[in-house]
Amino acid sequence: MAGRSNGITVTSRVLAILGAFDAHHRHLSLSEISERADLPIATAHRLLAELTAGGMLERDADGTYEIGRRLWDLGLLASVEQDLREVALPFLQDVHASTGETVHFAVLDDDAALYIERVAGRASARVLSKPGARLPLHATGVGKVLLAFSGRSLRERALQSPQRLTAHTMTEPGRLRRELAEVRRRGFARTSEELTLGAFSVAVPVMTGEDSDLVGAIGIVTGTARKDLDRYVPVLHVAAKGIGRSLPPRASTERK
Amino acid sequence: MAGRSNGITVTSRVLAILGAFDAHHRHLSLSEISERADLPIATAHRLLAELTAGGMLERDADGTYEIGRRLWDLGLLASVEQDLREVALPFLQDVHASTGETVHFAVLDDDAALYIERVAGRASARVLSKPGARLPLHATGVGKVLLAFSGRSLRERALQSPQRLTAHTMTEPGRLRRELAEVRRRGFARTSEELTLGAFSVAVPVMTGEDSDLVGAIGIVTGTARKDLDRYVPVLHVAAKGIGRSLPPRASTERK
DNA sequence: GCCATGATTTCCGTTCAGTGGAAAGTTGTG
DNA sequence: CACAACTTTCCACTGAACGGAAATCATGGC
Repeated sequence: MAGRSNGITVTSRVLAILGAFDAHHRHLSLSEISERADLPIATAHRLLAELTAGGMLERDADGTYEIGRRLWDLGLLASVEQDLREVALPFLQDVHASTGETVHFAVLDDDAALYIERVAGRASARVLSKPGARLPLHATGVGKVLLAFSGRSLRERALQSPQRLTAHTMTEPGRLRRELAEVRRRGFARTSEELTLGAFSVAVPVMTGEDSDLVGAIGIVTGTARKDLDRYVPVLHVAAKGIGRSLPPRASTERK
Repeated sequence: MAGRSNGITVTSRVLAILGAFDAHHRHLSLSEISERADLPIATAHRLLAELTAGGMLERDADGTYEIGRRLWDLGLLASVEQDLREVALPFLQDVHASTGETVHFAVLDDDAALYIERVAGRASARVLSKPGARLPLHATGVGKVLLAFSGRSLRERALQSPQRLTAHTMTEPGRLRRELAEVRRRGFARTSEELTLGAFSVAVPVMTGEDSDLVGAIGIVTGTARKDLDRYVPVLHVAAKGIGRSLPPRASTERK
């Protein structure tokens, strides 16, 4: 915050303004934005006017600003993940149809599991994670899978500071290392209330069809669970294979 | 030179660059962007570097640019529609579960039907419209509903130039006007191959719970159809009611 | 290997768009 | 009606953005 030695480009200011918006701040007033983006009010005001004119932001009835449709359109185009969403969704729905449970699809994003699609349970089901959410790798089913089947360097990094989230979270590096080896061996991961009390999950990796590169992971989360969640593993494996086979030729997950 | 009298702000240039990306141009090289955005190469290059640094764009292995994760995140936050998506999705899934058909949810966007959510059929089902797509109002089920239940001014505007899309598209203003009156009367709309040959649909309006403002429309599209699609209408009505009731207090669709 | 072709990156002097303090306008509250 | 909080407009100064041009990098034809 307070003064980096970075460049003060208009672009960076625009970035700062857009960065003021997040899941908990979707409607912001001029002064809030000016505050959060650390910009003089007059400057923020002008940039906001320009962004609004361009459709990046929209003005609500009460004068607050919100993310505009233009950004939504652009977001839909976003990179690889959009292809994945397209491809994976029907398979996730198949899994949901045959199990009735909430199904998630996540990919690796730096050192978090990025949830890119979800097929939720019935209208009443409580939502644990929604698309776009980033959750820790060591405390989620999909996260453990992503860790287990990706490179050693990431894995070791993630084992450094495993944050405790519930009383059941695995936080000792040794314990986690063994857990991941086990996941690799048996081909799927489990969690029991490691992220949220009352939530259990299983997850399997999604690999490309041809060469077997890790693409992401799909998992089932439920609240009423015990270890017979394992019975879902075959269904998940079928879906994962299906997704892998349907992937465009060489759209592997290239990360710098 | 090339003087428009408009503002040549950095923001507008950024807009131009982002505008160079669309569904058919998701990976662009520097020179393509410079071309499409009508900016000098050096300028485009600098702005691209800034946008990339800010995470708005990402650089692919082959040097081309693509929409970055930052934009995707922002897009997910987008305005009213995001609330609608959240609220509607479970109901759409209920409809899908009980019918097995592809379910769509669309809202009015200027003079097009903007599809904001879809629950597709099985993996093999061919996709007619994906989230973010804009389709004509007069040739889709949801579109007819949106037209029928919204203001006269929009309706008359849409009746001006109804584009012919298939041999079955209704293009005579008089015919359409009668069709819309009929839709209003019976409470749902049908289409038969008016947008795409081999595609049939029914759709119903989604109104807010309290006062009855039009929010959007949900519909079912199928390829193997005849008019017994009507049997789905009750299910759709139930879902529409459910969505209406679940809407946040006063999040009606405010458009300028 | 060597030069032609085309794209990308860097450079840098000029200038004009961006800046932001301050003042004016608006809305709401007691 | 005075006061406070927020938004919008104004405008003189200045340094960031601009873009032509040159350097560098990538291909590929012979």
